[in-house]
Amino acid sequence: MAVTIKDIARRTGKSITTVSRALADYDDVSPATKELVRRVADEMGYTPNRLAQRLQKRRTETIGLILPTFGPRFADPFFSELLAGIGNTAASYGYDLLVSTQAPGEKELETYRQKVQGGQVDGLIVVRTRRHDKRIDYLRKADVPFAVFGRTEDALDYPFVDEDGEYGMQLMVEHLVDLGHRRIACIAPPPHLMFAHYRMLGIHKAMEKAGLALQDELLVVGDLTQRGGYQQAERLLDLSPRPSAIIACNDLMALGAMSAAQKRGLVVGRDITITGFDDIPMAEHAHPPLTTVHQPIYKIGSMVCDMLLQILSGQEPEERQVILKPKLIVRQSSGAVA
Amino acid sequence: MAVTIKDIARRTGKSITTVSRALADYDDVSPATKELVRRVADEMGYTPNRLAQRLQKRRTETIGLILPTFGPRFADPFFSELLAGIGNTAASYGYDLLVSTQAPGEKELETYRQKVQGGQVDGLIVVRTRRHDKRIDYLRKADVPFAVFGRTEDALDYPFVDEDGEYGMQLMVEHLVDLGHRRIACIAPPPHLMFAHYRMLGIHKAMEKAGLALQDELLVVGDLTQRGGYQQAERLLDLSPRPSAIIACNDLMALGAMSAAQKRGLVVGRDITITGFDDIPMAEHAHPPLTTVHQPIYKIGSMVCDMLLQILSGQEPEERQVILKPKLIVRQSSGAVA
DNA sequence: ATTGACAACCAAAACGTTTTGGGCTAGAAT
DNA sequence: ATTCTAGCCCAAAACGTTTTGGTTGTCAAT
Repeated sequence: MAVTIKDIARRTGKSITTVSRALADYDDVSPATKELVRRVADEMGYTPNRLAQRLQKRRTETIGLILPTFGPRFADPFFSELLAGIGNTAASYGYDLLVSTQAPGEKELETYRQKVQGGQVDGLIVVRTRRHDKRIDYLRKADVPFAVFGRTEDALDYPFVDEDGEYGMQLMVEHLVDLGHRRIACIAPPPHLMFAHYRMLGIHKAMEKAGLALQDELLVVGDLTQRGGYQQAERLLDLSPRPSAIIACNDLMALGAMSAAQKRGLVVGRDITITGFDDIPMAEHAHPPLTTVHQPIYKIGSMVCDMLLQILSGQEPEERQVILKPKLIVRQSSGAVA
Repeated sequence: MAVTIKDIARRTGKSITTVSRALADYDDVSPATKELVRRVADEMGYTPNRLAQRLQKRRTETIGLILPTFGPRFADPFFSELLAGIGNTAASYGYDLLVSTQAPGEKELETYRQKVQGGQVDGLIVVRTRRHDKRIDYLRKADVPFAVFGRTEDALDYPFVDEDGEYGMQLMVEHLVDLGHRRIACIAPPPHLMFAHYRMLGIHKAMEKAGLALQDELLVVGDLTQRGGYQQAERLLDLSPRPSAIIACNDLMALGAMSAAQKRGLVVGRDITITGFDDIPMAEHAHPPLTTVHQPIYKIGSMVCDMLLQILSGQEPEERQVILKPKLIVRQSSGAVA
């Protein structure tokens, strides 16, 4: 059995109270006693039982993160980097990170409820928002501290970090138009996702501004994976005339699209332009390197975690709602029209 | 404040004991009472406080996973898929997953100690083993349940799942030799990692069997990232005569190496052969698609989690030590010598 | 009438901590 | 001689559960 505070009390001849207070460095314990208690605790290899501490303190010092996994092939570099950002920040404040995997759907809210009401977490981080997000409705109603990566279409009265996808896509379209592209296609994300909305909005607006329109046949929806990008790109490449540029709404789909184009013998960046969004590490090392919009994923994870921790500590966060301005990263996958 | 069992007791006029036992479906509670208690619990929106349950039961129903993150750019598709495998399996048994991020080094063992002795987890999963792994030494000594992805050079008396990297690399070398390659280079993983050892062993053995030797100048060490693969490949490509094939010891480095080769105008699969290991989803969609060794990452996560859960439930796992036979996946990044 | 068996219930202890609300002693101030 | 203060200490309650070891009442068998 693990050594408890009681064991230390017995061994030092002090009371449980005194031991507890000595370890917590209260000043109604004499220096000598503190010294003694600490030495004995060390000798006996004492580690506080966090469960008991938490039960008593009514705070868990744990934040929850529920990852929207989709089936077995969930190799999204995006999430591992986000996780690193959140995890490292949480750890630096002594907080634990409870990660659940749960596909979006029926049981999802139940998972949130359980973590919250079961007192397993002090707060939650919500990622990949939907346009109308029941998770946020629930958390708001239940008065649970939370912070969000992304926005929703409903009242934005909660703390969030998001990147300005609309602006990012405007930059991208302007870039393509400057290169002479007119017949521009798009592989969109599933439309219920909020970031899909903003990115598409940016595309539509910028196209319109350039006197263009996104034609129906040039708009397809992909599932955000590389395979999905590949499949949807094939459909676009079958059209004639072929689009001269394909805007994929995330890097993974862009890489898939590049692969589809190259399979047909097209040289990406010359015969066809393909662009992404996110700037995952792979984008830089793709062949050709991918033109994309940068999103500081690690930093976003870190920021959103910081926000939540500030709320949990009772402060109002310095910045409650952050929208980051993205940067366009021009590489070789985009080129002038032939 | 959340609804507790006490509130239900008051409301139903029963004792705390009876309520607890009714909810747990003990048979010394009358059906009528059970019905009543359950109804009231439901009405009041009761969720058991897991902390209290755990403290009392002395099991946390939580397993720990400590991810070896290396700095901010941690976009490893490998780990997100492993995480999904572990997470989904844990969830299907009602277990929680406590994830910590902790770079290897000084503080690492302390993190393990804390989770274990603080009673935060019932068991741990160890990933990315080192040849001599202090984490395993510690867990073994501390008599903590754990399961491992990977092996070590020390006594293998613990439960693990691993892929036979030696065999996998033998398949790969044979494939290359069959294609006529003689001047074969290698981008090795950091040598303290156990999987590096096995993969390199496979390469050395198979080369020797083919009457070849891995020359010193053709052996470089990369950091497992795409950037690392790129940098090390540049060194190899500067040599003259150039190697006709480069075996990268993981897919990420292989992708980086491809990128380096392509930058020099080489056609991968014709002018130079480049291969990987892992078969991450991206490998299939690389251009050209990457010849690699398949590793069922999700399944491995799931298996190692299963093992741990079986141990925690007191059973001896059906298979305590599993070594999976890998399959060679030949795609277009490997070709016959020009 | 007593005994035994059974169904239904419950008080109290326990898990390991922190917090509350004190107590005791020695010395200083009145 | 009393009162006050400061310094150190501690018993007990509390957090929300589960488990232990009962008790009570009813009915059937003796």
